[in-house]
Amino acid sequence: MSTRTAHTRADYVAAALAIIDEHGLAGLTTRSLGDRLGVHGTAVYRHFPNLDELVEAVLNEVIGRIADATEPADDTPRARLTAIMVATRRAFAEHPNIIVPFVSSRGMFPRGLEITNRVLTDLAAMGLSGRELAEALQMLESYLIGSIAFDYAGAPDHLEIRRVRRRMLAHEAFDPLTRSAEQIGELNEAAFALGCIALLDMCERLAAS
Amino acid sequence: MSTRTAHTRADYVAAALAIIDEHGLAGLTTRSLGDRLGVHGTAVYRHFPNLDELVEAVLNEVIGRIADATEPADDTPRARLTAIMVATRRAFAEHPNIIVPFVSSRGMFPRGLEITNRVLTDLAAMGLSGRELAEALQMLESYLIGSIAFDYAGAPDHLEIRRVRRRMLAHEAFDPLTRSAEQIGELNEAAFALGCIALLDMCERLAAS
DNA sequence: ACCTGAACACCGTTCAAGT
DNA sequence: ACCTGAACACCGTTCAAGT
Repeated sequence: MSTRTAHTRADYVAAALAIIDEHGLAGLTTRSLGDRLGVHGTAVYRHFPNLDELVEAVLNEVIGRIADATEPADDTPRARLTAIMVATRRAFAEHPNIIVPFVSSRGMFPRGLEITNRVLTDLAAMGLSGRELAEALQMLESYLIGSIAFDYAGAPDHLEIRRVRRRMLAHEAFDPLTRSAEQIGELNEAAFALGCIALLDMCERLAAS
Repeated sequence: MSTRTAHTRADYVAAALAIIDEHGLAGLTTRSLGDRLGVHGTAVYRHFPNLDELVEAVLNEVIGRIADATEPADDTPRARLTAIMVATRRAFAEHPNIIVPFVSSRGMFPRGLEITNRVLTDLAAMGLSGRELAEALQMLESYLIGSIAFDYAGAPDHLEIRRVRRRMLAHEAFDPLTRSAEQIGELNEAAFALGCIALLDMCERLAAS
């Protein structure tokens, strides 16, 4: 009498994320998904209209975790904004294979919009409004997306290192800076922090004017 | 005796770019490419080892045009940097369907490296060196990629407007700002310029320290 | 040197059918 | 309500063969 529980949407999302993490976005197919869940490949269509919507649900899940993890903060708006940006970048460091569809989606799913609204609230608390508020949002979002894409998208670690080095080596100044993966990771981190400071400074300048 | 000239690599690149512009990246297949050139679908393999390399050649071509168009400048390093960033962003506005593979490639092709090296030269002329030079490059590149992706990637115009509006409407401040496509385009442009100023200011600060 | 034609192993998706 | 099985039109790529 043990009722074999049927799969839920959440099961498919979890399986899809695992496959994408392990084998890349191209590794996610209806058949690979079915295999992992012990189910026929076409069973996904009982839960999602197509694979693209599954991927969007995966994005929503990953971004949702950021939203939950950075919830409350008795801090300045600027500190909260920095925390959200750092947390988002970190989340994609763990799931680099999902960055390409994320860039295409531009955060247009429920939990993404939730974070966008939180950023807007913080920017408003910094004294921005109207057109300047919109411009500030755009600046921060562009930089965040670009940093994520630049730092993690498109390649497994060792490949990335090789590629980054190839580029760096073209200019003498880089050779001593990029000898190891750690150095590259550190440099990426520092550059990201610097950009956040520069852009948030600009936000404050806009608020003051 | 009219010798029918065979196709060259450049022919395939031009055809591929036209198809991508008209029908999106997914519209580019070996068969659609063959049809456009009046040739069998498998003929591409005489010129490129696979489709990914064709797409990389397309990226190289598009970026190469930017490199050629922004060549000389009797200007300050900062003005040259701004010009390169604006020109790159504009080039992708004309070829939005190519942004996703560009993000994955991270500029790792000949003409992309050429531009990267030019940026490095200008940053060095601003007084940056060593680790700060590397960080400055990373900041600018991330912001540029992100702005391009945020402003143009993933959707034809009318779709983009609908999506952007849907998001904007979630916050009261945006409704009056984003009534038309022109307003959105203007806002994107202004936000991009602002971010460039913020990041280049930071570069100067780094150079001065 | 460039292209054709047939073939291969794969895709996403549909739909009738099962429980 | 969820899943199976067969089928469809479509992929990228290989390879022997043509000129």
